[in-house]
Amino acid sequence: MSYVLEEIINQKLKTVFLALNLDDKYAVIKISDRPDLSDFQCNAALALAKIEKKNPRQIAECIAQQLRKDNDFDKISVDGPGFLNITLKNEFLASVLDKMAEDQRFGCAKFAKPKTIVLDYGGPNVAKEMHVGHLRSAVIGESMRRIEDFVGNKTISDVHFGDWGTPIGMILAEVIAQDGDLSKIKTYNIAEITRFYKQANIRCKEDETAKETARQITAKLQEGDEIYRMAWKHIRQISVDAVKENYKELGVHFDLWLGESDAHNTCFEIKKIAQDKGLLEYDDGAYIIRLDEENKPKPPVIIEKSDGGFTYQATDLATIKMRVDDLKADEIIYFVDKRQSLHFEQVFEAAEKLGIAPNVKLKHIGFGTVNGADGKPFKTRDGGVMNLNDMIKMSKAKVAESMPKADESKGITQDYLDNLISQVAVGAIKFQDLKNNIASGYVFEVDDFADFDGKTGPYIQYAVARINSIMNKNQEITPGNIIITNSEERNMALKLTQLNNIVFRAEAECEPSIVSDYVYNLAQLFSCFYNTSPIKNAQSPDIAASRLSIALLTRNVLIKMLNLLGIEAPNVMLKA
RNA sequence: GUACCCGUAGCUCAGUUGGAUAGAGUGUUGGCCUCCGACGCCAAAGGUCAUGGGUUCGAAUCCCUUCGGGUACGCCA
Repeated sequence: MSYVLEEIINQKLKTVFLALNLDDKYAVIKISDRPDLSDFQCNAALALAKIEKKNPRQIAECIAQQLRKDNDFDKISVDGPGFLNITLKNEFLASVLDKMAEDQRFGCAKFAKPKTIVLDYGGPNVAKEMHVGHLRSAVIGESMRRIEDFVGNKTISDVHFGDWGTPIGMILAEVIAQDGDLSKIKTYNIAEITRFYKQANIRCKEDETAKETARQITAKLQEGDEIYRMAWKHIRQISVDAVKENYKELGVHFDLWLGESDAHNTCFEIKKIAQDKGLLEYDDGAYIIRLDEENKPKPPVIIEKSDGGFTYQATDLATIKMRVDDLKADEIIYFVDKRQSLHFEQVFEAAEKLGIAPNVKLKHIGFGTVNGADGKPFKTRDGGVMNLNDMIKMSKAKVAESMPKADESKGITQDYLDNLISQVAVGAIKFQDLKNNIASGYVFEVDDFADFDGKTGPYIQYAVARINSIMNKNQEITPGNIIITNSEERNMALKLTQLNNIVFRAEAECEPSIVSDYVYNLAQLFSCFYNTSPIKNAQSPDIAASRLSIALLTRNVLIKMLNLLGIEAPNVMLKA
C-alpha cells in the first residue's frame, strides 16, 4: 500500500482542474524553488495562459480559490507572473509521515506489471586483474540492480565474462613458447597465468608472427580442439575464482556467471539469420552487416573475421538473442564505459535489423572514466593501470588510521575491526563513485580514498551510527505520533516525503546519483535537526516521542537508501 | 578529416527537461562541545553560467557562430 504525498496533492489539483475545465495534464506540483514562500509550487497557469488566452495570474487565482477550501493546506498564494504556491498544514504533513513510518517500504509504490530486466555490469576478462575501469561498471550496475528490484521489477544480472577472445590464444601461445607444450598448465595459479598474459602482450606487440600464432590458437580453441579446450577450462576457472573474490569484497552480486564462450554456438545462428535476411555481406575477407548511414557515418558490424573467428560484436548479438529467448528479457541494460557507445549503437541497430529482440528495450548507460588529478584516466605512479585490489587496500589503510586498535578487553576483536574497516572503506569508494552523474567522469584523488568529511559515504554512515546511539541512550522513550514544532522537523518531514519520487526518478533515469544526493541531503538535514531539537530534554513527552519517531524513520530510510547504493551501514563508527 | 560529448564559484561537481533571488562539497576566514557521538553544526567571502547572436512573457537549459577541451571512428575486447 503506497502512500505518496505528491500524488495525494496532485490528485487534489486534478479534481480542481477538471472542475474548472482545465487540461489536467498540467495538474502537477513540484518541490518549491522558493522554500521561503511555499512547500510546493505548480506552474500550470503559465503554460495554460497561452492555450486559454487568459492572464496567467487570473487562471492561478481561480485554481487557488478552489484549493483554499481544502483543510490540508495552510496557505495557497499566487505570486510573480502566476506561480501557484502551496504550503501544507503541519498536521497533514505529520499524518503522512506517520503512515510512512508504519510501512516497511516507507510508503513507496511498486510497479504493478514487473518487467524482466537483464543487467550487464561485469565484463572482467580472463587472466587480467580487475582495475578501476571495472569499478564503475560494477558499482553503478549493482546499485541499479537494487533500485530496479525495489521498484518491483525482476532483475537478472550477468557478469558476461570475457573468456573467448584473442587473449586466450595469447596466453596459450605464451605458455607453449616458454614450456614447449601445455602439460604444466594446470599447475599454474592466477598470478602465474596473469604474468603469462602480460608477457604475451609484450611479445605480440613486438612480433607480428606471435600475434598470428595467438590468433590461430584462438580459432582452433573455438573450433573445439580438445587440448586447448582443457587448458582454457583451467584458465577460465581460476580467473573466475579470483574475480569472484573481488566482487565479494565490493559487495557486488551476479545471478549468472555466463561468458562470451557461452554465446559461441548462437553466433552461428546470428550468421544464419543475417544470411537468410539478406543482410550478410562478404567484404574484404570478412562477413559484415552494413548499417544505415543516412544520418551519420557508421562502420559496419563485423560478424566473422577473415580468419574465421567471431568478433565480440557477434558474441554480443548472440548474447542478446539468448537473453531474449532464454531469459525472456523485456529490457537489457549495459553499464559500460561511454567510449564504447559507438559499438553499442552498431550492435543495437544490427539487432533491430536481424529482428532478434522485438519489443525489447536495449540501453547502453555509458559512464565516464575514473580520472587522476591530471584529468586523464587514473594511473599508478609508474604509469600502469590502478589495480582494484590495491585501491581497496589503500582505502582500508586510510580508514584503519582513524580507528582504534583491536582490544579484546573492550570487546573490539580484530575480526570485528576488519569488518568495520571494510564497510567504511568500500562505502567511501562506492559513494565517491555514485555521487556524480554517471555520464561525467570524476577525479579520484589518492588522498580522497577515505575522506570522511562532507559529501562522502562515511558522513552518512556516521549519521546512521549517531542515530543508533541516540536510540540506545533514550530507550525509556517510546516513539510516538509525529508532531511538527519547528522548522528543522518540518524540513525533515518534507525531505522524507520525497522518497518515492527520488527512487522512481533514479530508476527512470538510470541514475543512482539521484539517490546518493538525496541520502546526503537527508543526513545533512538530520544533523541540523539533531543540533536544534533535543530528544532527551524536549519540552514535553509528546515532542520527545515524536522526535524519536522522526529519528527512527530517518535512520531506516538512510539505511535503505545506502542499501540501494550497495553501501553497508555499520551500527557504530569507532574513532581512534 | 567525420561524428558525438563537454565548458557553471580557486578546485571537484549539482541544477528534477523553459520558470521566481543559479546550488552543494572542498578550500579560505570567523564562530559553536559542563547539553542524546564535533567524522558534526552555523556564518562570511567567492559567479558576466566559455563567447557572440537568435527563439519568447521568461534561457545555465532550446537553435546557430566563434573559441577551448574530450572521446570514438571495419577484422582487439
